[in-house]
Amino acid sequence: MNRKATALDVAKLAGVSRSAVSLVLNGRGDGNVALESQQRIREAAAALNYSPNKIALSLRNRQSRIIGIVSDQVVTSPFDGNIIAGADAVAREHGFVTVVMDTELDGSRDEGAVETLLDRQVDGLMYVTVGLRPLHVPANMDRVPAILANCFDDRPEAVVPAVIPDEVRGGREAAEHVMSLGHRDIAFLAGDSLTPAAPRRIEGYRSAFLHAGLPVNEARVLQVGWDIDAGFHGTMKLLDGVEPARRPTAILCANDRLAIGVVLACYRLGLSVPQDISVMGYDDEFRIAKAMVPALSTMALPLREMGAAAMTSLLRDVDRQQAPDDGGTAAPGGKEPRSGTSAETMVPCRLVVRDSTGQVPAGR
Amino acid sequence: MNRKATALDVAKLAGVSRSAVSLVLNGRGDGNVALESQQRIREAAAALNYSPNKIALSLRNRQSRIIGIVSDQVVTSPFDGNIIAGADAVAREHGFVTVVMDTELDGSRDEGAVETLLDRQVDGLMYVTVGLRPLHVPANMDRVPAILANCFDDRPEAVVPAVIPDEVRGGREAAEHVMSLGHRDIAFLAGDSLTPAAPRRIEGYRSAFLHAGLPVNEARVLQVGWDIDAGFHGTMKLLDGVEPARRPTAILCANDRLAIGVVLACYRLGLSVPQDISVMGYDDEFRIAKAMVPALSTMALPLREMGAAAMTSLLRDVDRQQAPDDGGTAAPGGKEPRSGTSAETMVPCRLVVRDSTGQVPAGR
DNA sequence: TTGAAAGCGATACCAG
DNA sequence: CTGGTATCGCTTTCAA
Repeated sequence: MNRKATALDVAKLAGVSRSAVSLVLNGRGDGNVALESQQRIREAAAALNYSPNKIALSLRNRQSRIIGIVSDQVVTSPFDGNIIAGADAVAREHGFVTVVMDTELDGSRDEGAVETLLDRQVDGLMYVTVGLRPLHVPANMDRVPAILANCFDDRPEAVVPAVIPDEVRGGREAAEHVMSLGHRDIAFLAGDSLTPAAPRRIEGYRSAFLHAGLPVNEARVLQVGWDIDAGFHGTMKLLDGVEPARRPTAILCANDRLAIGVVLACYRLGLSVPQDISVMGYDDEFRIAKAMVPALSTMALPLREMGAAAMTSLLRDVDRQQAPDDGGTAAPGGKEPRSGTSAETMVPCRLVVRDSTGQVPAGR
Repeated sequence: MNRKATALDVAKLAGVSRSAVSLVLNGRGDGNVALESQQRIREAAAALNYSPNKIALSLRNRQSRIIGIVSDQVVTSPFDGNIIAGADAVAREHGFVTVVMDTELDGSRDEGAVETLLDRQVDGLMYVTVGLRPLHVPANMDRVPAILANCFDDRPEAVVPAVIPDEVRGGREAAEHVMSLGHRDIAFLAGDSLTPAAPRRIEGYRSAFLHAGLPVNEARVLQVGWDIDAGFHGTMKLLDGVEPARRPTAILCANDRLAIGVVLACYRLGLSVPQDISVMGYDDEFRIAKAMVPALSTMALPLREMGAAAMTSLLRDVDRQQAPDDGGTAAPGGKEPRSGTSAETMVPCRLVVRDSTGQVPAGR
């Protein structure tokens, strides 16, 4: 429990000066410090279990190698934690550490979180949300390099770059998957329109019909909510007391929990999945989609990839800002702050086919 | 994007020395600095939007006001995030910030995480796990005040204190709940014995029978796993093709996902919940238990409370260590390092009654 | 009442 | 090749 060894301790033990210690331990010893001294220094460092005090380093280098992450409720809720995991993995690879502040959906805490993080001299800032949504970027967030993950700058000029999933394409590919199994009467249970995720997935669903030259039956799109019970009751509305020939043959859901409700309702009505009706989830929620009975076909959100992509891009900006301008600055065209990259990076979702989708029943 | 203002900037603007700024801004101005100067200093600070550089503070005070949290997979998985949320809330109240490192279940990364955190000069360390389990405490973790949440020191001497849920009592109260509804033939679907959570819950289940003066039917305890499909197949084994009078009337599950599987199986068999059979979950998983059809009766894990309790205790130790010994040290009895507290703090679970449990069917 | 100076731990420059 | 010294931003003595 005794205090850690400092460079001075090492120097004393090795009988040299602090500077020598610094040089040797940073690989700049050769040609500067006598080999014999180097040896002694290394031994002393090992003996004392020396490692430099990162706080002192931060002060001196004016960079903390800390990335601040503000989350709206990623920590508290069971969702989207993999965005942070992906981001953190990349940060760690680069010798950065992340500190996460969760506002638990209290928007008034945004600025405070950013302020706290800035006081801690973070080198960069990331904002992560549960579910795709527009973000009112907190003040001062742009004082250091910043990026958004799973949300996007709500200002028309979109100052802060963002990494988001390609929900439109996800919705479309989900629909195309069941179409490829022969389904034509396909319902969509779709969360709500409070966040852009559901509307975008619906847009993809519509575009699948358009591309297939099929009409879209708007009555098949139900914005019911996001939870199990919503899926259950939505399905009851779609199927209960409806003659078989007029039932949809497939139900697409805006997330996996809705799909649980759908299957629950099907079983209650004595229907089999996927023999009588095909069901698809969305998200590929850990320990849910794969473990369902039947295992859910779903559209996996690329959470880890999003986090990793966001952090990669952020660290590039951090480097760029800290390195004094070199080389290419004389390029014609001038100032471009973000080197021509679009402000929004789209990451594709991934179709996962399991057991809840099957061929359309004969005669439909 | 320009660098933040320093105390020197404030001093210059106010026409005083750095020391005066420091004094005033830390409330020690009265009696040391002229009121007029104080006013000017405060104005200057506000004008420059000054706030002290925490890194410099940390270096000077030899304390970072950072608590390091090592998690085995709390960040990555959808579970138990509320432990961290609870811990973080308490930390924030006390002006601390937490930095979380997730090892993603790779035990070999434990020591590295602790090392990294220690290099960052954290004032304290917490280890958080998904699901109760014994922990092989990483080396060096005891170089600063430390605590475990949802896990416990696997060494017989139990050096590091821990905060864990009272699983035995939880299991017992779950069983007592359905007993109070008249059930006597109660099955338990129980995860596995790889972690102590399921065995302890089973132990509670048994003790409920003992206290009620009823025999325990060991054939009713099935260690099937933790996921939806395990619940489904376990239930099938219990109910499918079994004559009604020989079926259990209630099924207790070691978590809420198992309960989903149970209900799924019941529906498939044409059984109603809770009319034909009562089902109970465990955990009160967010967006699952409450949203199920029917809404699940369950035993809520006190995650937030555990995190908060662990952090409260940890910060007390941090304070104690940093404050030089004052007053009471002369108390008789001497050294006691942990002021007599037991190393393991148990937090009770909370019974949540919803719609999946009901009176035992007539005649059973 | 105020300002000057010392140190927290590490690095990098620059004389020696 | 080496060791002294300034610096990062802040607090806290200590003299004036």
